[in-house]
Amino acid sequence: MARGINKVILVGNLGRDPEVRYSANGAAIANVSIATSESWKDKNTGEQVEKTEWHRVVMFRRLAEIAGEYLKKGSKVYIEGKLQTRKWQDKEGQDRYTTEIVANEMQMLDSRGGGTANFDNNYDSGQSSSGGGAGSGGGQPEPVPMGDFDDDIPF
Amino acid sequence: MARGINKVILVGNLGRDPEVRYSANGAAIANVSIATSESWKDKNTGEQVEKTEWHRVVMFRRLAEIAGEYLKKGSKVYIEGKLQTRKWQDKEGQDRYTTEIVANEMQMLDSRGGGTANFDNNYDSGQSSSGGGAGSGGGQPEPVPMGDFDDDIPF
Amino acid sequence: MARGINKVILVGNLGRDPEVRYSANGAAIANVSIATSESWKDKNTGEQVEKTEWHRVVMFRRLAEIAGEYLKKGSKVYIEGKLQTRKWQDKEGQDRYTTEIVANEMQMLDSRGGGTANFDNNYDSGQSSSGGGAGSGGGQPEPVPMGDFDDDIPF
Amino acid sequence: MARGINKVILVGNLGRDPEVRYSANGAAIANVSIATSESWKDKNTGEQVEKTEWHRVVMFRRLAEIAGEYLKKGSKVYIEGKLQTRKWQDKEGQDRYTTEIVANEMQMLDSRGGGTANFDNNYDSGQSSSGGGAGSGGGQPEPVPMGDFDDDIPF
DNA sequence: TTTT
DNA sequence: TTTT
Repeated sequence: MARGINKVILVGNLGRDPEVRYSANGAAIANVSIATSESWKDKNTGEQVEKTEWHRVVMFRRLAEIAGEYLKKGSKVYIEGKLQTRKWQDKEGQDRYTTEIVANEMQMLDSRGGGTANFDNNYDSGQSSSGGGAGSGGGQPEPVPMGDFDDDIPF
Repeated sequence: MARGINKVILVGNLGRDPEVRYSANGAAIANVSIATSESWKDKNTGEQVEKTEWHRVVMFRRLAEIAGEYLKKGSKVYIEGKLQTRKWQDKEGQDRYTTEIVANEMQMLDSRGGGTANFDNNYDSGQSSSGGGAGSGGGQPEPVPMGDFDDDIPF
Repeated sequence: MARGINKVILVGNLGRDPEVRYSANGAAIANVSIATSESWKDKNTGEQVEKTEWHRVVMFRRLAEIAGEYLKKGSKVYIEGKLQTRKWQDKEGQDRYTTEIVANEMQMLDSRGGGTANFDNNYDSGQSSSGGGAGSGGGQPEPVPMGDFDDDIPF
Repeated sequence: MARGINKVILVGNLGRDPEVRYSANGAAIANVSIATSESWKDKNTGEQVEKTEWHRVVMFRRLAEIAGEYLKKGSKVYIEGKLQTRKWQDKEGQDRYTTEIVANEMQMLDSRGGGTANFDNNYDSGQSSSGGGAGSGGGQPEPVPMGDFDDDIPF
């Protein structure tokens, strides 16, 4: 159940290779850094300006494994997920907050990448994978050729 | 698995009560008509113009049951789903196409409504749920534990 | 121009009244705190758990004025915007980061609210609007004529 | 102004080259056919099944010109727009309805494509471009290299 | 057929 | 701090 909608959609490129680690129960967790950017001409100087936004994306379980296996620095991806702000303590013991996108869908957009991976990814400290959620099978995101699909366009 | 993203997000009002029927295997199917509208001042006449767009939304299984039970003419809802164009034959035997939004998430936005219903809904003509997809049919929308991250963010 | 997609969609309730202030050039800036929440039954204890996520939303210019005028604590809103992480220094001079949603569309979802406000909102520290982007600041959201397509769709 | 949200997000491939034509007032109109697909293993036969959905996308003005110039059969694109159902008469004089996505944002996702084109696109039968809307600016979507952006990731 |  |  949910009250409210909390949805993020990103299309961007990885700034570095995914970092994959494993939780106590063996579930993969991947951290991915994604860049989106905008550019415009500055009104005063007339110069072209570019601003890059970096997004901290976290994936769990099978989605994290797929990220670790198929994504790398420079990869272009579609990400769908939700915002989550975590509280943590820095070395001085002060409260700090970090906002991340918890991904529940990922799609590789590079030429020969392919396929969507769609799972329920949540912090899941201990009690196994999940249930009613979604998920399924996982499996390789087998690059489906889209070759000559122009045959049966119904319009 | 999916290649590509096919996503629709609607916030609008029901033009009439949902129509719920049942498939051979007992799964509920709801048809819902949702209006979204835009208005603007006509550049020439200076008059305020309004254009309403009607969306044909279809829901399956538990989501359809919830729609049938809680939604009615005038209800405001958030809908997330995918586009699907069905081919059918009219009485003259001619091919016709109808585009619908197959909902996979619905949220009632009226004051005393409440909560999201989130399922996988697919045409499901007999052979039960399907596969590669996600989901699972109906049942309570039991979400997934997310560990103990703090709730109280001070801003 | 943009490379990549950076999009956030929220439906939630304001945790408190909007805070509106004005920049040096007189443009309104509104800060809004929006809650979205999820609840589920804990697998171990069997208890119903709820987790609320708080989103820091910032609006500019006309959109900020509308927020200040029409929104209040408890208001339900639809927000569309983009993620932006700002760097700042705390009193110890340490770098801190805060992630916000910069709204470009807002829609009040309460019974007697109404209508969308749709603008381009960007940090705009002095040198006015910007360029490559779209929009332009404030003013009436005068939409665009769409020809005379029929309104009454019979389904 | 709008009451309601009517939003479509697509990532898919063009099934054929864009078809560009011009309205009486010289504004470009592009029709684009976009495929998204899903595949899953049939529960009964155990075979892998694939279902392709075709989306009829229409673009106007500068966005249409960019589509005509840069997109071709097979191109992968991100599209954002709204649903619109048009009524028309077939040769027998019968009412027919066609649902299209009217794009207001497009982004080429192929390796060396690049950049977003973001405009207001609406049917615009006669009275010229529009106003308060957004966009314009136009200009080439100049492929911005994203080379080695790993330097300044702040996390 | 909704909603403002 | 909201909402159910």
